[in-house]
Amino acid sequence: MAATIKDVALKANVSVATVSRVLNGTAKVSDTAKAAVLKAQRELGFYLNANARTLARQDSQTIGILVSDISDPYFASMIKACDVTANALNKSLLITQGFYDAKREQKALDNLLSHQCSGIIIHVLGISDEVLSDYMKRFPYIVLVNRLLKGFEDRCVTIDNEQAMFNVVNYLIEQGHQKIAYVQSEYEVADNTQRLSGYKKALIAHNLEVDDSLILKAHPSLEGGSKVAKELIDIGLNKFTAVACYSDTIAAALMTNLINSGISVPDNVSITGFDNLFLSSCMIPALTTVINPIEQMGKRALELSIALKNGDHSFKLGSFETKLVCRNSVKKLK
Amino acid sequence: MAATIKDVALKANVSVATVSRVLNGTAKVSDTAKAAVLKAQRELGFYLNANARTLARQDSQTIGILVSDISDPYFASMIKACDVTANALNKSLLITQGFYDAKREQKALDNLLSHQCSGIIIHVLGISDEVLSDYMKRFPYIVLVNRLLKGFEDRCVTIDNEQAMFNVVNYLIEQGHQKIAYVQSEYEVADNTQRLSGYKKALIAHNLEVDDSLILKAHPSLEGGSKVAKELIDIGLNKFTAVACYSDTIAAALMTNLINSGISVPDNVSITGFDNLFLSSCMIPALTTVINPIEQMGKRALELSIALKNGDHSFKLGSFETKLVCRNSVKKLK
DNA sequence: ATACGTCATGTAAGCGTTTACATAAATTAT
DNA sequence: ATAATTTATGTAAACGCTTACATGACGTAT
Repeated sequence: MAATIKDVALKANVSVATVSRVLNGTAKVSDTAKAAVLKAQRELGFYLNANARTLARQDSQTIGILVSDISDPYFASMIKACDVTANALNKSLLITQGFYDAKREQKALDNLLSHQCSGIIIHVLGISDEVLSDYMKRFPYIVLVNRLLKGFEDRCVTIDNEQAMFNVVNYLIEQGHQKIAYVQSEYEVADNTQRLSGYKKALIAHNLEVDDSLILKAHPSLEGGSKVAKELIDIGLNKFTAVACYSDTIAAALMTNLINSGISVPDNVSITGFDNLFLSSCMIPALTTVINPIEQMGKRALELSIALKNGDHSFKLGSFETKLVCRNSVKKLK
Repeated sequence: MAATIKDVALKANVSVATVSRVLNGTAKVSDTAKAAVLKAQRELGFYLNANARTLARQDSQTIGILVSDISDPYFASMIKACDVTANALNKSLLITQGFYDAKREQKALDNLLSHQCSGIIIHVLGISDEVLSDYMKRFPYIVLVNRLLKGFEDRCVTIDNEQAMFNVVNYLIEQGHQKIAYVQSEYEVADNTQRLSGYKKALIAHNLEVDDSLILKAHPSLEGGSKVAKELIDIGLNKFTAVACYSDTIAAALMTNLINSGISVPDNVSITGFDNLFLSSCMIPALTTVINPIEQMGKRALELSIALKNGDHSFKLGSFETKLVCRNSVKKLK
């Protein structure tokens, strides 16, 4: 249907090799030939077939990305950073979503794998450690984002979730809070577990009791945050003075729901988030949260994956630092 | 490097055709042969090469998408809907970003075009009508989102922007507002122009004067909204009682900045947005805005593009309805 | 027993590129 | 003038798959 390189060659009166050389700039071609080729290309509206090229070159110039949900600003930021980085390397992104479901994640990953990507970056929650380890072993260029998998630490792009949440809760305690609730994500994966652990360690470090009835679960979305607001109200405001949340998304929805129920933030309840999404600075009061260097993580993950795919094992990820941002959603108690 | 279908055939003691048939389920194969193939596949960790398959089948099973910026929730929602729809059709998404820049948009589009996509959906602002028309003509399956291009109306997935904004401003007037400022997007494209026009028409319909000094421009982002907040304060709060905004993103940032400057919303100033992003319902006060059926638009755009690519010209888009959602960011004046 | 259809399987051409190698022309050195 | 080198171009194999067509082994109807 569409024109091929042969059509262009025919029209320009040269061989297909010459056309390829002109269009790729891979070798010197006489000015007359070059002009003829470009003219023919223009007239035919011709584009080199990327699939045929990939087959011949054994290199797709494509980076595969798998995230849970593009519409989550956290992933969107990561993808944006990846795209910018990929673009600079003349590569494009093949993006798929797993929606927190093991089956869909696996299907999406298999799809990516069949595309001969120059790199693959995944964020998966549903797939078990065992299955995931198998993939990581078989495809040594897959890079994992925000999940620490035993045996593959140097292909995991993560932050120190435990320390980050420790800092948050430590800060709350310094502000005079003693009864601090915690809302974790309902997915049982590393970052979630680690943040919870940081929360507990901070309490323990200050000789405060860990009260399991103050530890709740929510889906990491605005809907999840709304639901958990009701649960917290049911628990009773006298049981806690602050709520540390797994994410900004949860925190924002929680805060909105509390305020709309007539509960003042931070006067009645202090709230903290995690990620430093734009959303968090738009809220009133602005959310106290943790800067999560997701753009940088996306960029480095991409670079690492490409290096690994090329057999370069010298590339080191480095570490990614978080930082507590104190804004107005936390009240200092006497 | 990676195993090929030949390796599998060899290992399973069958021909490549049989392997292909088993892996694609395209023809009956004896149980013994099937079992042998699947065993060999597993042992080799084999995936069919998607590029080779595309070349042979002349069908990439891939939908190309070009948006301005993935991290804009508006686009993220659209892409999510596209992914869900594509997934149901066993297709995947090739996503690129144009970042509001004509050059980058064109490069991204050219890239998409070279991938033999089964469909292409684009949202571009930088590319001129002339250049865009040329693309639309040459590739009759490209579908345009949120931009009305003369001569290609039935391949444009849009809403009635003018009417929608008319309704917003009409509502503001009904609530007693007479001096209404407007913040438009800084990009001069159809939806922006149309919304502005709706704003003006609503004023005129009520015999109110259109005051150009109350019409401002902002980048359609949270940063843009923050900037314009300062400009509005400079203009002076006595000059207007309400601000209608091109988008929720702008409106949210504007509202936050005003409130943080000690200006109460809606007591001092009423604000309206557009799109009904999640963000808008998280704000306090919740934003009065317009439901923009972006998910549905993404879905239909994808279906249309695939139909066109298949030469099916009977597919009709239908229309996309907006709806005003009245929340708490608008005050009723006496 | 013969002829016919059915079924599982294999053979090989084709998809649109890239690129190693071959070749012919032009240039330079001797 | 001849040989050696450089340069532009062409030829054809290869990339990994799909699939039309061919083939041979069966089962069934006659």
